[in-house]
Amino acid sequence: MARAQFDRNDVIDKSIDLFWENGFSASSMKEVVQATGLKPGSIYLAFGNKEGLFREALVRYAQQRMTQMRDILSNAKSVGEGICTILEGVVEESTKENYCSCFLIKTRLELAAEKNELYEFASARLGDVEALFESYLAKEFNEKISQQRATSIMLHIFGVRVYGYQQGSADRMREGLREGLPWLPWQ
Amino acid sequence: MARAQFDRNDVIDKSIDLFWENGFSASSMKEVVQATGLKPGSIYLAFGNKEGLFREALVRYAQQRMTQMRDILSNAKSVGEGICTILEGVVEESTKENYCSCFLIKTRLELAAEKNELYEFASARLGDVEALFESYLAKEFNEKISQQRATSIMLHIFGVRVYGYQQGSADRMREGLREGLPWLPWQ
DNA sequence: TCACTAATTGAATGACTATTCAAAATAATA
DNA sequence: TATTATTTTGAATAGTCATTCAATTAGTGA
Repeated sequence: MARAQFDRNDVIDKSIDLFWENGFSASSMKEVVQATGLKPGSIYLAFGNKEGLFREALVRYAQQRMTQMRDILSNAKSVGEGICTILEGVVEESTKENYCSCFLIKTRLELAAEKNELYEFASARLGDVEALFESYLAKEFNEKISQQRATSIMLHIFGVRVYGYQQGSADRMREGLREGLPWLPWQ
Repeated sequence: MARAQFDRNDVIDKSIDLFWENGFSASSMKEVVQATGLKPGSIYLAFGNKEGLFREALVRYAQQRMTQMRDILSNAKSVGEGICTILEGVVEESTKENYCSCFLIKTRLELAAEKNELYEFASARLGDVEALFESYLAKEFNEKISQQRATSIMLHIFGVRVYGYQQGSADRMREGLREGLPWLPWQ
């Protein structure tokens, strides 16, 4: 019996790039074929349909981001410093050439009208991020404060993900973050 | 010479609803025909093409929102109270049944990859909102503080526009806003 | 080497897309 | 009322969409 000729994760990574940049509706299967090098039949055998491939792209993106944030928080000298590192990373990302905000946020906004599985998944993973912050903050603050500050961080991250499209806004955002999150150990 | 049989603003309002909810790509001209009651030929004569109609929808949405915010700020007892009213309005909106975030933000995120005229327009109008806050804050604070706080407000508004999809999150967001914008005269 | 199973191929499918246009209808002007 | 300019109509257009599938190729186990 023959085995798949392609590297599944490699195909998903290329799909992440395409879907993240253009969204679900504006990405055509023809573009997926071009981006991955696979023929339509192979894609459909491996992933079912466009939604199936998009789902796997979302899953992988979320896993990678979550792992990255967990690593930063667990290796940081303090909870506050870990959060600062993450926030600076989000600002830093926005300065890159082909800045695309966050794949989960874009999916939430694009597919909210359908309220389909993809929207629900993206929303759930964004909820996981807030829960991660809250659990780390709970090491230093009481439950009420931890919850409030986790929400405040999420508002700021979402804010930066939208604000960041503005060119040359990185320093402005850094100041905005210091203004809104003064309890963090900045630099 | 015959005059247009339809109310242009009425058609644009119905187009706002459709485009705001589903975005540019996921809204078909067939849906526009159904939503407005116009025949394809009439739409194309009046607006040129899909992009032309979308542009007019964006323009009208931005005008309405800008007027609303200007009114609130000019009628408020203080700058801070005006800003609080606006922020509470944004939170309140997110509790509505068919919550759709903000048409300008959704357009910025959906069309950033193309960097076309629609994206540029939406981004410029979001910039206008920040400038409006900054000009009002300048009545009470120095230039530096006014700029920082205007940016901080924008980060929070963008945050709420994304966070608000989460059901039952209004009170959580209100607390997050008080946490991140403690210098405002909350209620 | 052979038989079996799974993966690849890529043209074909039918549905949907934005847009057009000649003909008909309409309303303002002369 | 007749003329003229404008708008409406809706079927038609050409292109793109996601998806399928019979034929071909290729890897695996006996």
